[in-house]
Amino acid sequence: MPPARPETDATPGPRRHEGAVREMAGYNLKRAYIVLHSAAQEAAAEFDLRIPTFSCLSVIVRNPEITPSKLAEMLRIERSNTVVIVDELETRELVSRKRMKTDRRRYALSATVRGRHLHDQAAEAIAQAEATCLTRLSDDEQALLVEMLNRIEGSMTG
Amino acid sequence: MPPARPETDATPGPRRHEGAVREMAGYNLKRAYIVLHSAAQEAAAEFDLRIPTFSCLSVIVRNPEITPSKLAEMLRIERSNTVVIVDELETRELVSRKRMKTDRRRYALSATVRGRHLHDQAAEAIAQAEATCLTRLSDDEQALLVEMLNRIEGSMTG
DNA sequence: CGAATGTAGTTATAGTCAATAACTATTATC
DNA sequence: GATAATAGTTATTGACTATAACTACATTCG
Repeated sequence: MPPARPETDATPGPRRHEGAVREMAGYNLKRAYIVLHSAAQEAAAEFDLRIPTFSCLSVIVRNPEITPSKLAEMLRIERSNTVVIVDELETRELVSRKRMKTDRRRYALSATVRGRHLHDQAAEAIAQAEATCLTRLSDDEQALLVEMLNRIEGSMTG
Repeated sequence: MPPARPETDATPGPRRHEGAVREMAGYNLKRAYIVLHSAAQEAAAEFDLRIPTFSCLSVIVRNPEITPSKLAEMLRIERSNTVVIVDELETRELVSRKRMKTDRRRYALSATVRGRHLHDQAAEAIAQAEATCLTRLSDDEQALLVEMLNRIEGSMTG
């Protein structure tokens, strides 16, 4: 990378240039992420869900009897952070905690009927909110984007 | 979106499926972002910089005499949050704060020679760290990715 | 068996980042 | 000249993540 100098071209007025960050993939990723996240957050809020809460519910719906440890591993969050979220989901009767008989250290998490209904409604709303952010991308481009993002994610973890 | 049901296919063993989140663009964006951000963070840490601090420095280097308000606007952060960052940059003598004579409410922020040097070194290191995360994407793909991310960002703000 | 080790869940705590409101000083408006 | 607007600051809050230490239970192995 060549040294960054104040750009001394004779453009009149205070034309501003973002720094080296603007060319960095991570920075662009973050800004796009904020747009999508805000939209999703707003949609989820109508169901009194925050994004991490919805994500946990979503994984539990598709994986009945999942343990908190496995849930944490799949969402790449710390086990300790699942506790508060599952607490809330249980209090709202969206998810049930059941001691496992084979290993009494573990809990089996399953979504209740109410949990599944709320999940499906929220998932629909969030998907629509995201679609609004992606109107400038064709279907093919959206698919390619997700595929490339997964390649980036996979580049580190395997 | 069709209702999410526990997938009852007869696959043996505890094969797990992530929930609806896995198909959501925002979720994939986040996971890829975390990979890139972690790598960048690690690289920046060698220069005692955190990412927001580096970003501010980067913008100031390219925009001598920029005001904190303009800096906040460009990075889409709150003005109040620039204060602590600029404080640190000033203490480390990477950036100077100068009262403007035309408007004594404003400060003009400029990078010092030391600030520019540190910036260039850090930018180089961060770019290399990012490159490691992007090895699975061709140059064309990387360019396309950034371009698509900018289209997403632009879909809301203009 | 039973002591040592490991694992699952939990609790408490701290750090990072973003956002808000309220304040001071200065400038612009009418 | 009074009022409103702007720039920077301060203090505080909240969301999310990460770490360490704790308990209860299970496994390993002498």
